[in-house]
Amino acid sequence: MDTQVKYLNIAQDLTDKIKHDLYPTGTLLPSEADLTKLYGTSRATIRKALTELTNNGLIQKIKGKGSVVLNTARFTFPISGITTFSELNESQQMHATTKVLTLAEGTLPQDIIDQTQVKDPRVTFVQRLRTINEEPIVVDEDYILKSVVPNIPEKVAEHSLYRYFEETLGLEIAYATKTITVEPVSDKMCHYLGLGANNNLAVVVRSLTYLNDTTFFQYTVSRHRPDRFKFVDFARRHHHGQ
Amino acid sequence: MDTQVKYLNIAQDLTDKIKHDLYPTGTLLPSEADLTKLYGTSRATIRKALTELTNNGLIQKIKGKGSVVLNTARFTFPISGITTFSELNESQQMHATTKVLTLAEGTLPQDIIDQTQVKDPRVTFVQRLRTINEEPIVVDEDYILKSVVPNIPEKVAEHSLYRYFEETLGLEIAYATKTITVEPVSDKMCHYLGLGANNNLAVVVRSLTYLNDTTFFQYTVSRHRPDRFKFVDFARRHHHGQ
DNA sequence: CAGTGGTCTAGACCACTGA
DNA sequence: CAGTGGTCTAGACCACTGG
Repeated sequence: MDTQVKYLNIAQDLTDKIKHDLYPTGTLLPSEADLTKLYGTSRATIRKALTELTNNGLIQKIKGKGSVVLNTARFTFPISGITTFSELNESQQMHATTKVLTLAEGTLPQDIIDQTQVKDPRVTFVQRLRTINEEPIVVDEDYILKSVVPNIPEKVAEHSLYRYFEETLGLEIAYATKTITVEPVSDKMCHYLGLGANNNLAVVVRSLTYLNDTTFFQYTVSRHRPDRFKFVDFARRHHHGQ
Repeated sequence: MDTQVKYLNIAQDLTDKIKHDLYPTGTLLPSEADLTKLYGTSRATIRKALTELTNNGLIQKIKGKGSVVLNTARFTFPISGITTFSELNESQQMHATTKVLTLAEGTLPQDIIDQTQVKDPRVTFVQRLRTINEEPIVVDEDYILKSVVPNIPEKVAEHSLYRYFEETLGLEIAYATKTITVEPVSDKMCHYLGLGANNNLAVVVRSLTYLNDTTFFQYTVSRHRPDRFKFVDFARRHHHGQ
């Protein structure tokens, strides 16, 4: 039934209770000692659950006091991490569409081959235009290694690549490196994104995505309409001195 | 001398060894059992150290195998988190300058007062132009609550605000929420950033920064030259189902 | 002072990888 | 199969907050 992992269940339960205002913003969660009694676990397990909430920006722990519930209402949003357009679309309620512009075979761009040292550069290339409320928002270009995903049905490209990777193929996506820059784009891209002639700048997000076993498998270039782009981040400061 | 905290010392030691190629990219770290012997600690402590490296994108753990050292050479860069211009300047080697454009008293913008529910909106306002190699890169506008930092010397504004906050005042900066957008900016701002007439777009990073005790204390608006802006992120995917 | 979170230990059992 | 990381327990001592 549940995730079989206590600390994740506890984290989920606490998260739900915060979202439903059972633990309101600004109040303290029950102490770790109380939580161990409430959930019938050891303190280490409770602490692992609380670490999850901390990483997700839901609480701030204060030594000697307790765990303060943060104002999370403002971030109904992704909070960094790896989240995809389809997932975003479902968590928010948007009239979103995906139009497949290109679905073809190809090879990885040379600079990415160099960077990743990949042996077999054959990829499936997917180019998709995303719209929200009839308005063009972003053009995604995905290069997916054929050595990992031999084949991508058109139907999948129209919906969620990640759902296909994770649920159908059982791939375990672990991490990604992203860069965000602002760059001029081609006339064709301007046309897709509905950009005027005097403004050919788009926000370009490039991602290299890796599986649990550290194999690289996907390179993505997303070009966003600058006036519709918003990136929300929650960051913690690290104080390991010097 | 050191941080008094074993797991951070171990994390730092392992990080250094990775950076110096004692544990080369693609190889496995010693097993957790071996590391407990090496460092003379319990496994829990070793695991906490390894969690640090994982969060920093230095290793990927694989169940049944070990901890793979990731190719970190590509990110000599901030890797998200809260890092400031001065810190960046020192970690990289750049010819950077800071010019204070404005240093004055004022109040927090109304929308931020609403968002943060702050009681006393009096702030010190600092506007600074940052250049690298004589080239204007970003204009930072900081609103710092007087209830937390009563006074900011001009000398401080010319260098590092954060160093003053943390080292001189002993403030503990805990976390921040950031948004990144692209927006048209004023003529004056274009002039500061050296933007041409046909391009008035800048990358705008807005941050709300909080202390350990969850008090909000700083609002920052940074406007970057779009052609010099680069944001690098390392993100892990969370799979807590649904 | 009692209560809190931060760190650490020494065990245990499990699921997974690879030979 | 032996070795790995993932989870969990039941203790312990500490530094910090607040009354």
